[in-house]
Amino acid sequence: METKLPTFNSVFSVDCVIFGFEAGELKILLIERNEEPYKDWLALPGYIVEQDESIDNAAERILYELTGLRDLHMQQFHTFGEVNRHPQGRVITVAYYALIRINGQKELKPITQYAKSAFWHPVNELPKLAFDHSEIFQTGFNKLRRRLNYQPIAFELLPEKFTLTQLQSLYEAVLNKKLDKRNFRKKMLSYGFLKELDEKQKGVSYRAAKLYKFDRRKYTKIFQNELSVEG
Amino acid sequence: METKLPTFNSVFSVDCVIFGFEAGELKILLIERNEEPYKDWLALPGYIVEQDESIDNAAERILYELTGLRDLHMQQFHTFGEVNRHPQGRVITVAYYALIRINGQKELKPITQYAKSAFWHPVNELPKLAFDHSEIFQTGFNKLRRRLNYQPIAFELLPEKFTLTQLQSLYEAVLNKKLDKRNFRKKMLSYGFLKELDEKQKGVSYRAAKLYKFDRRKYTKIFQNELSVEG
DNA sequence: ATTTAATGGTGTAAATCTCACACAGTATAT
DNA sequence: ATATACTGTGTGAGATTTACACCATTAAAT
Repeated sequence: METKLPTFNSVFSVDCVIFGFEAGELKILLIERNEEPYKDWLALPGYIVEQDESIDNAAERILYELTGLRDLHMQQFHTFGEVNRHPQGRVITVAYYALIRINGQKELKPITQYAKSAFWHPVNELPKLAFDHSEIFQTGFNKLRRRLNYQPIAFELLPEKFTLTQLQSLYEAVLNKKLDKRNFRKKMLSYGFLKELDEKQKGVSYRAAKLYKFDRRKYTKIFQNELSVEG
Repeated sequence: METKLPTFNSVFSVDCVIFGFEAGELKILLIERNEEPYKDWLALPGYIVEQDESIDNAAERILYELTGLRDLHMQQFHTFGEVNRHPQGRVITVAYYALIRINGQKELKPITQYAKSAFWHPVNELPKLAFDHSEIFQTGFNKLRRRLNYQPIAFELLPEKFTLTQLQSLYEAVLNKKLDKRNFRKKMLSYGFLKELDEKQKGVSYRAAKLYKFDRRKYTKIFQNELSVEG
């Protein structure tokens, strides 16, 4: 007894809010659109989901095609479904976010023609974005901020080896407030998932700081209980 | 330069995970389906979003049509987008949840023919549900549990006037563990958003407990900072 | 060689929060 | 009156959070 689903002129898309951290500043990944509507506008990397791919897979594919980045662990955070959010018809969009280290080596380079370019932009002083992308970004940023309070997601944004001061300024950038140096260090070190290295910072004209690494194995061991409730 | 969106045979739906609390048990709202596929199965109240309504509105409408309940504050919590989650085609579904008091007066009564009946079912010992609804339920339940730790959402589930013991057993049901009575009371009262009433419980064959009310005004005042970060 | 500029790195005390734990009081039913 | 069943209350130990200031180290400038 196979009935038919209704056919609407409706599509799903995904949009990606990708955070990076560079030169003491929190940034997100934007593209310059090369397609109507909103041609030449800045936008979050996003596109339409194919009929035969899951939205999770679509998110990975689309990010790759528009920016050249792949293999990030993106997570869905909200779905935007207002009727008129897209001028050409009914499009609901599932928004994903991820945090990555900005790696000067990896070039940002759109694979498709839909984007003219992809680049990092500081989260402060964002220009107006295409569609409702400003709202999507803001929702994602709030999510990130709240999440930082119970998960050490900051490590995804830093280079493999980092100083405690870098870690702290990342926290300060995300939370948008000053933290106390001594308390911050004490707390971070007390978690036990930071590995102190025998190396020091290079190329600074002041006392060089010790470098640390994030020890994912220890982290997982410590937090597996809390994470098992993850939905 | 109006290009056209692609037309897929794809639709969006919403599914609702509605929690209630009754007789010391946490329950969710289920329907008995009256339509293929999964005719006669139990399922979460859910249906297809119309082309000219936002998903938030769709959630309210659909819940009403399938169960007779309206005016709850539902919140989206996850979107499920696997390719084969629906046997008749590509359907992605946005899952919503809400907490309400089960009110014996309000009858559960489907308005449409799509549901044979709607009823409350304890969250423990849930039968297998239609589609991927068991997974959707589980994700929603995890969300509820985590949320309870930082927001007093429990009050939505209780009658207007309640005893501290009722409040505690609700927490215990959601978190699935015993709590200490003295610590629980101390903590709840310390928040300052419980209003002690001059009334007592009636109709019990033991010492009657004091009744309390949740004071939403005070709550909002106390927590406005934290909530303003809400995404 | 000395100074300057910039950041690195460290401890302590008070206040608050968390957690474990047990028993007398009171309303009702018989 | 007495049995039953739940209400309502306090304390101390330990852990966590917060506020707070100065000397150490390095490279560059003089």
